[in-house]
Amino acid sequence: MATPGNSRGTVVDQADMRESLLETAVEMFSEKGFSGTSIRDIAREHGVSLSNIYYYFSNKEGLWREIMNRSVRSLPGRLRAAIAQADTPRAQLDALIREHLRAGVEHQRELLMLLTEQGQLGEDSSRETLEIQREILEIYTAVLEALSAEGALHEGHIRVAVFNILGVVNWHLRWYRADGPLPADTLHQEITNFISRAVCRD
Amino acid sequence: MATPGNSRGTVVDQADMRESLLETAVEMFSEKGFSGTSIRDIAREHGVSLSNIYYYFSNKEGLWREIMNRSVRSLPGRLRAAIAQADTPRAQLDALIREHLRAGVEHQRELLMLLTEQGQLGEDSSRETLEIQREILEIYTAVLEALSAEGALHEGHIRVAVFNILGVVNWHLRWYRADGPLPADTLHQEITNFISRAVCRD
DNA sequence: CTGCTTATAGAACGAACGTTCGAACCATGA
DNA sequence: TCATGGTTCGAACGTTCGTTCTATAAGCAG
Repeated sequence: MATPGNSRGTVVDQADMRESLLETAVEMFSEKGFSGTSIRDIAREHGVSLSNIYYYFSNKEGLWREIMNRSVRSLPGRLRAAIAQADTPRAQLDALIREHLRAGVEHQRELLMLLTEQGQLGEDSSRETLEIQREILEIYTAVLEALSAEGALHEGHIRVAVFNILGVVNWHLRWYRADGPLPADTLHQEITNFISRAVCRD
Repeated sequence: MATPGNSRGTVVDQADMRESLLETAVEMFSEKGFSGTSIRDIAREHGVSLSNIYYYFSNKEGLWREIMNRSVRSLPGRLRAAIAQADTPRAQLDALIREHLRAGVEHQRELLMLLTEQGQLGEDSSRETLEIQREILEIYTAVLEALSAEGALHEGHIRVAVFNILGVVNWHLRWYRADGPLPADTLHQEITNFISRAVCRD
């Protein structure tokens, strides 16, 4: 039996190929959507044969799910961890938004995919992405309820405020260009200020 | 030569068929996207034959464009008209947002289609929808610049504020259900308040 | 060199796609 | 009554889709 694991060159190459294929797939999925991107498109863009993609991934939906699992799946946990570091509800909201924005810097296209998906996937994958979005919604709701409990919120439905915040945060994934003139730190500060003024009394 | 125009029944039926086909198409396009919706899907959902759709519309993209042309195309004009009715920049922003939200009540799914489209259409249609979004962006920018000129704005880039506002307004198209428990008027008031607090000094 | 495993490519499959065509229906006017 | 023309449908076209199969090149073990 051959020992492919010992031959480092092969293993690294395989991992690199997987990684770069995922990168190309993310780019195209986030721009054209799931059903707007064909596996042939990804193969052509990556300069590799169509069938070669099936050597690395089970199928088209498996490719999508792998992207989701390695960068979006962990988002709710990241957000909860960020909240846990803060003590006051006011600081929690700030930490929550900042962590969400930071995640957008690392995985802008992947988070866009999460929002792009509109019932184009199979039932399992669709349920999974909806579950993640629901988790995020609950995280924001909990923080805003804590703020509301100490009277720090403006009047109105918490649910509406949560969706408005998510609108601002998610929308920036669509228009912000990391290679543009606006530094991410500046943008994050302005978005945080925008949301704070909108929801918090002071 | 038959005079189909005189026989009112036929004409009304034809118009009705067109209308109801457009309705079905809007519903499916806005939920599954352009390439995620097949003409066969629309035909099946509407209980009509596939080829019959081609009797009323030139092709799939023509169907999409007709929907855009009859309800989204006029949006920039609507927004400009609403602004023209107000005299102060502060009142203009209020009128602008309210008109935008009102348009969302009438054409929620159609406006969603405008945001859903991601390079899945042909070049002409794609350029058209981008042009509409650019117009809307400019309208908001002009109003915010007027506000900024009289020092009524919080510090920060106007461009960022515009995108944040559009994020809130556009996002509500995705989550709001007109048949839910939250009245549209209440929602509109809360969204308007949210944005006002976020951008306006007072 | 000879086998064996891994990685890649090309050909092909059945299904679904957008689109077209021709025949059939059906209401109307003469 | 019959002919006419608007409306509908089923069948079929060629293309593209996701996926599978088979063959081949390359690297290592004996």
